[in-house]
Amino acid sequence: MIKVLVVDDEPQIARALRINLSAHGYEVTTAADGAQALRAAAAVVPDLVVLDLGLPDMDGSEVIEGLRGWSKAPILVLSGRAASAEKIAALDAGADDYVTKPFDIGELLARVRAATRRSGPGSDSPVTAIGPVTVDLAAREVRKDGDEVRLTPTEWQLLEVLLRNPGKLVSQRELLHRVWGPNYDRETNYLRQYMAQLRRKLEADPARPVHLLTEPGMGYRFRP
Amino acid sequence: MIKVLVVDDEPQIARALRINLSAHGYEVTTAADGAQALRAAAAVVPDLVVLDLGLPDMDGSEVIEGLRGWSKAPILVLSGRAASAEKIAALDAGADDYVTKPFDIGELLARVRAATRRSGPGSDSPVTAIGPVTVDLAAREVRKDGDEVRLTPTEWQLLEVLLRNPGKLVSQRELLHRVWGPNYDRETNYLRQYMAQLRRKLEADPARPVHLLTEPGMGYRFRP
DNA sequence: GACACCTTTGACGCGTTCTTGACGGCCGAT
DNA sequence: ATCGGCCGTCAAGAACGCGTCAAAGGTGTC
Repeated sequence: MIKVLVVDDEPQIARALRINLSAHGYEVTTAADGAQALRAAAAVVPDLVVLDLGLPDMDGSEVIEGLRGWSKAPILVLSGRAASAEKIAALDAGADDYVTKPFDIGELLARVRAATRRSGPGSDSPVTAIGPVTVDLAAREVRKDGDEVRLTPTEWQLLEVLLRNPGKLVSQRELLHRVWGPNYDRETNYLRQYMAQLRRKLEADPARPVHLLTEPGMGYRFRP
Repeated sequence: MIKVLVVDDEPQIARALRINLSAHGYEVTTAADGAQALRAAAAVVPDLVVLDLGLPDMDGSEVIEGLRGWSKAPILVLSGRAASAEKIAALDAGADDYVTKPFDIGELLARVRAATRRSGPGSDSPVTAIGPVTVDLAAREVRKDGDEVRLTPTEWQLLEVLLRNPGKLVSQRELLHRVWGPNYDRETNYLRQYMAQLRRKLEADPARPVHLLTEPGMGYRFRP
C-alpha cells in the first residue's frame, strides 16, 4: 500500500483529501502544521507528500527542505498563490509539483499517480510464506529452502486461487471453474492429480500436508 | 550536458523554448510533429521531453505512449487546453507534468529543473550487468567482453521490458503488448524468434541460457 | 535499381506438460 | 463386518509449447 502524508491546516481540505486518497487505495496520514508534518514524516516514512503552503507555524520552503534532508519521496505542493515566483521558489526548494487552489480533485489524483509511478515500481512485491517455502505471486517465483522450485502453468493457477483465499475453503467446482474453465464440474481427478503435485513441491511432508488441506467431499483449503 | 527534446509545431514557441533552454545550459533538439518527435527521440535519447499537445499529425497521448515504450525520460506537456480531463489523460498516458499556455518561462524552467533533478543523480547510468555483458539502457549500448553488440529496435524493446522487471516473470501477452502492440496476443513465435536472437547475442551459451529464462507456457524472465 | 538489414511467416523435432484410466486405502454409512 | 464413496498414487499416451532453421516480405540506403 502506498503511503501518503497530507499536510494542510484547513480541516475541510485535509478531510477531503484523506477521503479521496483513501478511496483510491492509498494509506493516508495527516498533519496540520509544519512541525507535525516533519514528525509524522519521520514516523510513517511516506511514499509521497501532499503539502499545503501557508502553514501557521513554518514557511513552506522550510518544510520542503526539512523533508528533503533525508527523504526522496515526491512532494506535491498545494497553494492558493498562483504567482510564478512562489512556484519557482517551491520547486527549486525541492518540490516535485505545484498545484494552485482551487484544484480539481481528479487532476490532483492524476498528478499523484504520475509522481508515484516514477518511484513506485522499485522493490516491494507481496510474498506469501508457507513454512520453509516462499511464494511471490507477482514475480511467479517459489523458493523452498532458498532454491527455486518450478511450477507448471496449471500448478500456478491452482495455487494462486488457493492463496488468494487464505484460510477459506474453496469448493471443488470453483477450483475447476477457475483453473480449467466453466465446462469442468466433476473432473475431481484433475484436482487430486495437481494437489498431489503441489504438495510434493511445497509441503515438507507431502503425505501429511499442513498448509494445503483436503476437506473431504467439499474442496481444498490453504492454511497460512 | 542535459539533453532536452522540444516538440512544438508553432515555430515561435519552439524558438523561444530553444533560446531559453540553451541559455540555461541545456542541449536542445526540436521537432515539429509527432513522427519527427519519435524519430528524434530515438536518435538523441533525450533526458527530458517538452511536448506540446495538439500536434498536426498525431494525438498527444499517442506521442506520449510512443515515447514511454522507449524511454523513462520525464515528459513535460504543454497545452492550450486547461480542462482537467485533458490533463488527467495526458498524465495517465505517462506524462510527468502538465503546464497550460500561456505559461511563465521562469516557471517552466523551474519545472524542468524539478523533473531533471529526480532522474539526474538517481538513475544516472542504469547499466545492468549480465555476466560478461553490460547493458546501458539509457545510452542504448551493449558491450560483450568489451566489444559493442548491435541490437535491432525490436530486440531493444523486448530486452528493455525484461530488464525493467528484474527477477519478475513477464507473461507472453504482456511482452507482445508492450513490444508489438495491444493487438498481438498469440504470436508467440515472435517471442521465440527474438528471444533466440537476444540469447545468441547476450548469453555465453545460448543453448543453456542463464539470464534470459523461459517459463514454459507462461512467459520469460530476466535473472540478474 | 540493387543491396543490406530487419521483420514476419512457416515448418519440424523434441522435451515437457496435460489428460486419462486404473488401483488400493481410508472412512463413514448401512 | 461389508459396502460404497472419496481420496491419493502411479503409469501410460496424447497434446502442447519451445527452440531452431529457413525463407519470404518490407523498408531504407547507396
